[in-house]
Amino acid sequence: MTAMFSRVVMKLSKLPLIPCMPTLKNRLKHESLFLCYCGFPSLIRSFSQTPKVYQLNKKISHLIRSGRLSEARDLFDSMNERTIITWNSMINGYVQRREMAKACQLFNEMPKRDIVSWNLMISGYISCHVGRYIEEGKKLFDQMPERDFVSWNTMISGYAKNGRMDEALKLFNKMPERNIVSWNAIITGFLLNGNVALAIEFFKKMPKRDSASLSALISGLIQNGELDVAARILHEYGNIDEGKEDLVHAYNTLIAGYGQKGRVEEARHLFDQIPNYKGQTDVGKNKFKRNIVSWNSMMMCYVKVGDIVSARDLFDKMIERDTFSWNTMINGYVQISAMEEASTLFAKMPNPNTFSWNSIISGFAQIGDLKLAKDFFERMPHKNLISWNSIIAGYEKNEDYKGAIKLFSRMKLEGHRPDRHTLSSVLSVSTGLVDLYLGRQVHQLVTKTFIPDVPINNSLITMYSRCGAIIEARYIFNEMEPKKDVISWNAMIGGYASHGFAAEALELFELMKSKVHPTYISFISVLNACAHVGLVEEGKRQFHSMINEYGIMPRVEHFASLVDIVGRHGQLEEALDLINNMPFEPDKAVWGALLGACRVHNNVELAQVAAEALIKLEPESSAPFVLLYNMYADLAQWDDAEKVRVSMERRSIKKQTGYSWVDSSNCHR
DNA sequence: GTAGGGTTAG
Repeated sequence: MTAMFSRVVMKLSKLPLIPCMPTLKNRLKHESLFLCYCGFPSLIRSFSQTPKVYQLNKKISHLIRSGRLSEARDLFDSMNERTIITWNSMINGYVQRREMAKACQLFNEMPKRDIVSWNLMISGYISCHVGRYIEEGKKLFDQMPERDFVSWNTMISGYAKNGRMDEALKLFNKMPERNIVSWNAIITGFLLNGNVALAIEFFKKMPKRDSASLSALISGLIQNGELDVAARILHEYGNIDEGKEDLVHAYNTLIAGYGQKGRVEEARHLFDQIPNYKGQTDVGKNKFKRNIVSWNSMMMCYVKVGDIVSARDLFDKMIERDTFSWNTMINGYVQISAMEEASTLFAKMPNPNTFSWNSIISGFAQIGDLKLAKDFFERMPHKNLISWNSIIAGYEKNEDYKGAIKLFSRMKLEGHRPDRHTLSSVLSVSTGLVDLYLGRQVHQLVTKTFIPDVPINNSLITMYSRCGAIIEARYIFNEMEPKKDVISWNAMIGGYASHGFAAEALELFELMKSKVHPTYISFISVLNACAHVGLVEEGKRQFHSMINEYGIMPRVEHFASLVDIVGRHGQLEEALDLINNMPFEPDKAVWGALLGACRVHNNVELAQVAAEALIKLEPESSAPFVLLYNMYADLAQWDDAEKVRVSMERRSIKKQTGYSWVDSSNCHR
């Protein structure tokens, strides 16, 4: 009874003051209002306010809604007549901004409070999402003279969202009467805490459900990875034929859920089940119809699987589009790199927001057009952290390390705090520059800013080992226990291999095989390690084990290593055999390995073959000429040496200092 | 659209 009555009051309180009652309908309204006044003195006060106060209250709430809190406070202070709603609105303003001290001050100052005042304060404390504040909320809840559904439900959802389901359930069981919102709060709580089974049990047990119950369950199930369960629930409880309930939320959620998993056909099936009404704006009371979110979600599904044609088809068919629709479409083009279409759409789009600008920037960065990326970056009106991260990552990926560093300093100067994405890029910059000093600084910044996750730790390992600080790399690797992925192992083994610690690389590789499945990259490092210390048989064994035991097809890098291994051991004919029989066109690493081996074993004939192949692949490189020249000089074949020098001069190639094939061929990643 | 609770795409 109380529940029904309070619902009536809620409805009526939305009605404006009625100056006269010419119609029967209005008279009924008035009489019901009168009834309510009798039971709820606070409502009499609310409704007996003068039109002036009503207007000013409205103004305050409007100011708060548009984020102009201080203006609202000025207006509040200037009012000489205030109602409870005036106070409550102002308190609400502070509660929204989580300024609980100010809210609390007003709450204490106000001459009379009603249930809403208390509820506002409770919800403020709850939303702070800090453990001790929830207790402040509970204190108020216990103190308040009377409670309604909102009081109970606020408190329940507060506990549920803080993972304290025991307390939430205690209140749920204690409350005199429960409504749909109480049940929804409990179900959401279970889902937040990963208790799928109880969430479903409560959902089935609740006496009455609404579309929010279904939406909450569906989205929670998807967040718990239970996509198929969610689909079954929707099938069972989402009665399309009724058409009264606003099912489109639940449908949209599931469409997006399928999209995340790339199950685009199932998403489309759902999308097609939602009535479209082909552009009719007024389809009566039927709320179950496609809305802009349905279209956007379906588009996202197509974008996700790279089906840009279908996405565009939907985009073109949409009767109205919002910023989200445009961004999804632009992002779709960005993801398949086709940038012309993306920038055309961007130019056509009515109100590009920061998200749109960021998409365009990272798109141009992706295709290596740093100039355009930077252009857009400088022109955009509001740069956020993602904008900075996109442009810095773009510079890093395109190996403009100095540019990346410059942007990073500027970003800090302009008052943006780097996050893990920023620092990951700057870490890669340190690796690219082989700048241990910078790398250490970034490492410190990482430690200060957040707890490093697996990808960041992997970048740290790579940075330290690439900079030669192998002990520090190993330290990070050990600290990661037990959270390592295959990249961590590859980074560490690669670090050992490239610095000649073959024994350590092989030992770690044996350990790796007992924990995770190696990848082709692991084998590049292992072969590399074998090459370094001349482990010929071990190298061959690993090469065959990769193919036969791990089913990994050898790539040109593996062949380059193998050529290096056998060639250095003096088996130059076998090395040449390998090159002639490998299933790829040999690249510069392969010929470089052979040339290096020829130099070691003074095989000038074969060296000539390798050098010629290299010159064909890289006509502007001086390395093969220099190596060949040195070989002839060593053998005192001065005529041949002179020929090489002349030929090099004819091609106007200058000797690059500090460059040698023997070194570079050992530096595979 | 004068104040408070549960749900929806990035």
